[in-house]
Amino acid sequence: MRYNPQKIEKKWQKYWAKNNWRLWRAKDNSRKRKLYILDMFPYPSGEGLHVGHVEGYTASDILARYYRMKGFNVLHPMGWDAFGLPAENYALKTKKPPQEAVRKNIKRFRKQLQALGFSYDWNREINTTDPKYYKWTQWIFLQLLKHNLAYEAEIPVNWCPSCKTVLADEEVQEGRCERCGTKVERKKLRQWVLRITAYAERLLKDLDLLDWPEGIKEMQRNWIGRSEGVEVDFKVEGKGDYIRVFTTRIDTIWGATYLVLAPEHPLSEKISPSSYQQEVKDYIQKALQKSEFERVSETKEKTGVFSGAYAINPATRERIPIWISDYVLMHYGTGAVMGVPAHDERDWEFAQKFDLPIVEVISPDGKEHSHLEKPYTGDGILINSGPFSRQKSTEAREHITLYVGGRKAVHYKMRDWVFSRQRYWGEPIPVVKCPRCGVVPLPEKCLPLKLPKIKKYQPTGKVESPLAGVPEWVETRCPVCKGPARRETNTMPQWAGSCWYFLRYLDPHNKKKLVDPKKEKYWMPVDIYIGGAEHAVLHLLYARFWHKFLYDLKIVSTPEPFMKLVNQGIILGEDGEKMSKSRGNVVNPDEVIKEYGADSLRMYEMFMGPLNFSKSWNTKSINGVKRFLNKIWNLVTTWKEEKQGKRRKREEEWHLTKEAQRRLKKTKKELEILRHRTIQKVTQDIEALHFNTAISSLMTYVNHLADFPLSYIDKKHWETLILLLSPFAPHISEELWQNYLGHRKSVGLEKWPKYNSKLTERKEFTLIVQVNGKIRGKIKAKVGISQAQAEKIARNLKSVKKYLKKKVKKVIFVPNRLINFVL
RNA sequence: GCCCAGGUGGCGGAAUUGGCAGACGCAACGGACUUAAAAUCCGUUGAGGUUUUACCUCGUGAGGGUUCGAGUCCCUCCCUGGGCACCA
Repeated sequence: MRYNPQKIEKKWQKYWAKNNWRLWRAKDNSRKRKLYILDMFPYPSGEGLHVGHVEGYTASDILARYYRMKGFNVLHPMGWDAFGLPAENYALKTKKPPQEAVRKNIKRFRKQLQALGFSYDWNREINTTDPKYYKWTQWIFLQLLKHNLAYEAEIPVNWCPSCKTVLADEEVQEGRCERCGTKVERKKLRQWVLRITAYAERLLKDLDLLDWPEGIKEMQRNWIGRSEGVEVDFKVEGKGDYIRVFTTRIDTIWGATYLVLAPEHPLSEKISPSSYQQEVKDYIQKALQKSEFERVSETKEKTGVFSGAYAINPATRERIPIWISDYVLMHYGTGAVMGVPAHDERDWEFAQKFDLPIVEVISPDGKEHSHLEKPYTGDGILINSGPFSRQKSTEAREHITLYVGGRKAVHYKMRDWVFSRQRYWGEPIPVVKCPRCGVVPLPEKCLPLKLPKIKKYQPTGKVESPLAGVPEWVETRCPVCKGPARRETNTMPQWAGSCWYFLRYLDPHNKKKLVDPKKEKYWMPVDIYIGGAEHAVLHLLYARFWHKFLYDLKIVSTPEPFMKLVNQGIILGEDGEKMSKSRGNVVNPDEVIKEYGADSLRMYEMFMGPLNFSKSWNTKSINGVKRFLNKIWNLVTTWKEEKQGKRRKREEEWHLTKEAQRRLKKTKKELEILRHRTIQKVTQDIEALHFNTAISSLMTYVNHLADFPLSYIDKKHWETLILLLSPFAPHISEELWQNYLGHRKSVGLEKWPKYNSKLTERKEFTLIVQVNGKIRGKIKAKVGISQAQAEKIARNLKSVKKYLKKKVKKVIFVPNRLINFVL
């Protein structure tokens, strides 16, 4: 029979689905060691599964199957992150409820995942849009509210005019909406905000506990943006006001020749003498209208206005002008900076433009320079700095801080998380606004607060969600005073449900608790988390934040949710470009499965290269792995037929000489050694996530097996091969294991093969003979050969002798590797 | 501009600790089988050279360095991908 992947794959998928995937079920009470292997759950879009999903999900499936065979109790679940704009936009277009699209898409995704033979524990499937699930998302929000980590505030926010909703800072990229690419506008709005900054320090510090790609950790560090410096007050001349500035370079304060306030700074409008007020007012007005991105990019050139007021530099005691400029940001530091043009690029630019004095106070060589070409931003020797002149800038900082009356301070770039969205398809925020009692959280027993079915999904554009147009839902009673009140109509952002979903898998049907503490303690943390790098600062930062909050509430027992993170690389189209519909280079996994089979698709994506590389699709290369599976199929099925006598043994056609027989006996032993080495290599490679080289060594093994007449190959070779192959290509493995090698159990229930390290150890090696570092000969030698012995045989080598006429100055001997004669 | 990752045959990639560069696969070429095609199998395949069963020279983005020996370590530079970007 020929290898027919379509037929056998369907057959075994049915077999695995029997009894609700009992084979893959994770046990909550087990004495076995646990392993939680998690995929980033997909957003079930209308386009269906992408080959990029297949890559990460195959990798985690290989690990899950491998570790089960190794005797671990493996939790490997799957679910759906189904709130979000695409479903809502679909509803807008079709005028059908998003629930319907979501149901349809989930069904398709589930079918596709099952067609790939992924060994998920489907009994634990979750869906973030299920009220039974989002009840707990809302519950966590209430806890955040209770602990003063959620608040409403009138703040400048990013507004996407196309999506008609506000966006978090993390969702804005280069001034554009991450989702639709529209330029983000700046609006001052009353919004729900989560106090993620309260966790800034811990989010930063605990990165050290994690086995994550260094790049991702670095991105989070940069996003949090901790910087240590000094806060110091400048007295406003002639008034009682003080302006507090934040600086990381207090050592440059003698060079501070002016101050700058952000336009939003409370003193900006207050300090000007009347003759300056109109100009200042105009400038502030204009600055406030610009989006943050416009402030930076559209006007490359610095702008600003002199306030007319002066402050006293606490170091020099001189009066310096106070300016107002939008290059100073209100939300960072104190919203005011001291301008040190000689030692800061931005201040330099500003001083050049407005002709402000430039005073050099740090010198790399200790000398004063009459003319500066550009600012010097490094450390050096203080000059023109009163009592601190001649000191090293790095050493004087502490004393200068005391001298000017400043104190140490830490600031972060990260801001609080704008959490409300003006859209329908999200978790309703479970609060009520009562004219008498103010903002009143819903009592927990009223959860879930379900989304009502509505007719109009059209965003109002009035900074309101479409929910505002459903009076029967909005109008309610205040839980406290029972008087008439209105529900909050904003919903939560897409990220809310994914902040904690990995906890719900542990106890998906629990009606009383988010998760049973016993189960939580057993399963957490996630041991391996696989997904794309695009979530480096969004999902992964938000989830860490919520997890730390739940840790403080003692709902979870680990400070961090994901111990090891692995990013799969992007799979590019055949043309080396990002896959996109408009380019027409999208590879559809359904079609690949139809033509090559799921096993070939899985194998190919793993064989393409290291998991974390980005790589281009190549349809021709998938033939290679298909051929490999086909070869295994032919070898095992033919071997079986020969054993059953259905086919004439091929070795009868071989007239073996005595010499050939002897050689065969020797090679049989070598084959056994190869078997053990292959087990060793595949085992080590899977654990290191080097799936491409694991497959290579399987290929090498098969190539060697194929060199012999089948009757000379013991069954154990086929068994080992199939066991090693089964995590990668489970369908063909199951078929060969049960139907051709005669086993009753699923191959997934077998034990992973062991290797004998006595056999994998090398007894012989190739001794490299070098003269002056160049290879001049190779000799087979026994492991452990002494230098004297090695030297003796090496010197006798013909190809070496001719180089050794000159005197040998030195001999370098690396045991079991090489010998090098230096002339 | 700053930070991170990477640069190895025609292509994807492999190479313990600094010790045989190019495993494995794709593509290509030659051959077997076949009426033919597909499938399968065998062989060749980094570049150049010589006195061609063999040997020599060059070769891991560029240049320099350390070393008996460098794809691997150090310095300078170039290129590609990703992230951040007036954060004081």
